[in-house]
Amino acid sequence: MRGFAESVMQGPRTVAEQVANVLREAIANGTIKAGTPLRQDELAEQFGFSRMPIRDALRQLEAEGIVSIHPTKGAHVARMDSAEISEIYALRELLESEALRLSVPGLAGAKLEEAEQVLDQIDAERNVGRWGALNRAFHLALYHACGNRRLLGLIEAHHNAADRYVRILLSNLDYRNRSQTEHRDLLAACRRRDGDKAVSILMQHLREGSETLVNAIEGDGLSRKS
Amino acid sequence: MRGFAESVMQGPRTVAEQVANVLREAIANGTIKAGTPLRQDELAEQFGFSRMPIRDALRQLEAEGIVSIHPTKGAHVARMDSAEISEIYALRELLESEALRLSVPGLAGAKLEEAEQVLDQIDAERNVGRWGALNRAFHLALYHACGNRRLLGLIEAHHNAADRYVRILLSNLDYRNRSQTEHRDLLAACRRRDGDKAVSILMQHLREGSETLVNAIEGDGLSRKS
DNA sequence: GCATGGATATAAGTATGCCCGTATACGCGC
DNA sequence: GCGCGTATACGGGCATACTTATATCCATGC
Repeated sequence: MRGFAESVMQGPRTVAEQVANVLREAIANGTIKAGTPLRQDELAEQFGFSRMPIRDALRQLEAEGIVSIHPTKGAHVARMDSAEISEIYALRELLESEALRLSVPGLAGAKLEEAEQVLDQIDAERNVGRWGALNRAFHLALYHACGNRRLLGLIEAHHNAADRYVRILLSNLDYRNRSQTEHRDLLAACRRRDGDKAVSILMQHLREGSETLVNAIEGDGLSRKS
Repeated sequence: MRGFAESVMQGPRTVAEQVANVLREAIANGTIKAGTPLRQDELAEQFGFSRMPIRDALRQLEAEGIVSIHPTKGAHVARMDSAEISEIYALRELLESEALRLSVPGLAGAKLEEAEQVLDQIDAERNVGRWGALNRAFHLALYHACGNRRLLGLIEAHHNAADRYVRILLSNLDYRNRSQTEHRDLLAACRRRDGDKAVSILMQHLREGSETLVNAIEGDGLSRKS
């Protein structure tokens, strides 16, 4: 009999999904750097599977915008220059402010509690790798009641695409403190059902993130195009 | 030596892409109806290829939201109920109004000419199957100067996802005439660089489309969930 | 000495076959 | 007669093997 966790949590049911999850995390936490070619048979040997599920996984990651695939040339981790980061953040502003605006009036108390607990977890969490996921969880909890599942999907996709860059932000203690302050302000505005205020805090929050990130990336050698 | 068309036009370079294109069109024009299971070996035999490129094509279409894949259960053409149509149109309003707002100030005269020519083509076109593509081309031409390629990509993706439903609209002569009137109003506003007016016309245009479509679908038996 | 053409190597695309999971139907037991 | 268990069939996931395309390097000719 299958374990309780697998049967309920709808865990990865195919090798391709498992591979995709491992690769996504490895790319997000920087183990595999931007621009790295992802050879099918190389990965196949490392994972201990054939190339087929690896191909499927790469296609899935391509759909998420994390890797690029050129026919007959193979896949490589998608490089992002600062212009693309700006694009992603511009879209996040657009999508998330709309989601928040729609969500605030119908936001259940339970979700607000959940969001607050996530913020406490962020403060307590010492493992850098978890911050990205917790950050995403906080934001999505607030948007949960927006009533448009497709919108939520888009938002999640953009979080995934930018994840490894967001982690650059969150590894900076100074930014992290500012971010948490804004998060708590945002949560408070949601509690007061003050949608307009919440949206303006969110916009400010995202704009700061975007600027900090663009500066960080243009300072490094990360801004080379693929 | 390879033909000129293939080498320059960047046409489909793999079988999987060709299959994906054919399937996308077949689904869009109703040849393959919503909910139809897409069996790998069945398609493989019909296309005369093996199941592998068909698998790749199905994954690609899944990423576009046109088909759904459940592990071990296979793929089927994604069903959309009226709620999902509403979601897509809500997103189109959000994404396209932003794109238009950004694009209008920088819209080159050439693009405006191009858009007008597309409108003339729509009036002249007698082949129903081409209307969807022309409709998309018109809209994208106006958004072209928005400066955010990722935004344009999202808009195109949503056009693709809703394509077969938009065609229901466009096959209605009455709606098509109204739509063309609005298109020309929209184009005129863009020519005057009146971004606010253009956006409000666009919102009205999309809202009408959404309402017409939801009514059409709820009238039919198409609204069953998958 | 440089450029161009061809050969070779590398890696992705494609084909085929097998295995395993899921669903459905039939039978047996209660 | 109804329900549960088992068996069989259908179909998708994965592996292995082969083909094709592209890039690089070397040789040859200008």
